[in-house]
Amino acid sequence: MIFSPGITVGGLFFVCDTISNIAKLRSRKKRGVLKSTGDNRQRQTLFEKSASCYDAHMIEEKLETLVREALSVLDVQVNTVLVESPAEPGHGDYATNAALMYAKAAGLSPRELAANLVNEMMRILPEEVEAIEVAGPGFINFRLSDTYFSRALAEALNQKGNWGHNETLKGKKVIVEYTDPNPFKEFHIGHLMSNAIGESIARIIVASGAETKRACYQGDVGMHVAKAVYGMKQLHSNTESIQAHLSPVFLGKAYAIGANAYESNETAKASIVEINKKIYSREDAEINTLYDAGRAVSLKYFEVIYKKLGTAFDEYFFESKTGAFGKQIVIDNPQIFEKGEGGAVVYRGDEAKGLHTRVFINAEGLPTYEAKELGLAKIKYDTYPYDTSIVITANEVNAYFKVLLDAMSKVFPELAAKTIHISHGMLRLPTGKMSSRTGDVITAEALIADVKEKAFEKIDNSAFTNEKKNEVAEQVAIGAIKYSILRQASNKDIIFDFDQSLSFEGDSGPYLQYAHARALSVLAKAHDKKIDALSYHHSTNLLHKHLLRYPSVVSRASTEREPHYIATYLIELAREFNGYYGNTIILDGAPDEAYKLALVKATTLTLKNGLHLLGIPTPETM
RNA sequence: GCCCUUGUAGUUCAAUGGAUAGAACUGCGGACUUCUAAGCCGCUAAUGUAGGUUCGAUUCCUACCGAGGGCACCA
Repeated sequence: MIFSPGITVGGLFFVCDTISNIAKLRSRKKRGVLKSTGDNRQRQTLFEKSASCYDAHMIEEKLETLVREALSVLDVQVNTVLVESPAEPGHGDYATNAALMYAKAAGLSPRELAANLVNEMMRILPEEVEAIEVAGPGFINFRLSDTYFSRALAEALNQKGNWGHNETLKGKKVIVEYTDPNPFKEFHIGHLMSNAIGESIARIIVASGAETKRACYQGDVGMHVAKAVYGMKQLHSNTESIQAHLSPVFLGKAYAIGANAYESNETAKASIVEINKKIYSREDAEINTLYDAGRAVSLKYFEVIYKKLGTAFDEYFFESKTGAFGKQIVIDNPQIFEKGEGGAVVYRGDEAKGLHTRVFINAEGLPTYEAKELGLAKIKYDTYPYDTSIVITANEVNAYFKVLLDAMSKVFPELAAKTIHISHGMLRLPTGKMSSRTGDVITAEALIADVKEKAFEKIDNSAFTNEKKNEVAEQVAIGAIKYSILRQASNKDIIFDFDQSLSFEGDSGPYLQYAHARALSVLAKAHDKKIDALSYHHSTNLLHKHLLRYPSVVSRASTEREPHYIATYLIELAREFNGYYGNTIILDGAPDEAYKLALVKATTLTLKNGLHLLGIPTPETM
């Protein structure tokens, strides 16, 4: 059954008049029916934002309030009311399952309750709603008016670079730590995963209005460094010779030698442990020289990669600093940390809570990962007094991080409460886990170069100079790699297969970049033709409707800190656009031309903004 | 052994407790003298097993089976 509210939707677009509707409702509402404390707040929000009814968040809230009020008039006690965009466009623009949820409480069948709710809602229907219908087992579907869609599209174009942003984190200070490569070791594709996810989350948080700092934590001390320094000395006998050969590749080899020796040779192991101590104490001039030179080479090399990836860190933290600091914190809190076997200092995690006992200071008197992290939390806060500190790591450290947070909740309860650990899956090769020790690693640099070469060959644009081709090939390569990481939920492992993961077709980064470039080329061909979202109505245009969902997708990605929602949305949008493009002649001089151009323009804007949130570059031509 | 994560087309991934489980790759077949063919249109194919909760379960719970990770001085 379809109910038509019979409201006129002329050229005028009225500012929300929900206020008066609510006033009417209040007078009708029976005292005490509305138990939910959220309602007053919600109405308050409605008032504040009433200037922009054609905003997606706004209309959702408005419909939710409408359903809630209708339920209360019918004496149904409500907790939550869900209004959502149905996956199937044929089911309307928004839908609610309220009748299904509350049928039992109301003592009616779902369809009966739905019919009653619709009757109630008809009396106070906002003008954005064109029709309401009961469907299926008792869903209530809302259809919005053409005017709403036109206005919303115009507003999107108006917002330009801010289109899709929200203010849910306005005024908050957030620090996001990610990538975290270790000097002296390779920057491999696992770091690429951390970087892609971290950079995207940072950008999504910025888009939610927070003041955001990007942080990188680099392990410039520890056993891995000692192993590398040991290996350096094995490769060349004197310091001068080592310095002459110093490069990231050389360091990678040195690490592999050290790591293997550590496992297979007791003398070497003892010597590595000794080097490790000296790195901390800086008592040995030769080791200091090797260490300083190796560290500098690594850090310089990392900067080149960060730049390629589009990351600019605001803060760098080093284990050489956090270690000493963290160790002191552990020593200062003997009531929390206790002596373990062999002189180590440990934190006894509560087994009932699934926590391990972890070593914070080892038998050599050196701080471990856990103590360093503890120091890091405090140093970060002293550097930048955050409201939230997000740490992004691979999920192999999950168990340690839990222990760490438990210990931190005793030492720095206020910091522990502000810390959020986000872990992602592992990037693994079809042959299994990567290992720097066996040299079975794919470095980020090698991967980017390979993909770039493939992209370079594919470019078939006679207008491009070689330099331009090179630039675009790199953008495409970064897009392909990042998309392959961000397309799926981040807690899952990625089985990294070069051909499978790095497609340029279909569900891929380049597909998105191509759709964007193609849409731009239409606009370029349009010259100074009029672009006007208000000039025409196509209420059934799926591209139009899809475009308007963008802000709620960003919002969800922000709340759940999951970039893949944006990736999935963009691929659907690009597909929708390509289909539209393939079946519609846009520049035909017809009466709806200005409207079609508005759709194209909104597509470029949404793809550009969305790809930015994924950290994927958008070449203008390709 | 214990703990965490995870099982969806042949393959790689989606799916807010909802309505007909959605794409891509692969294969086959189409369209186009027009705006970028990295494109468009069409065809086949899937929820590990067994219970439970619910009006409704890919989604929540339990057990089993498979995969990955972790379980004291690496990070």
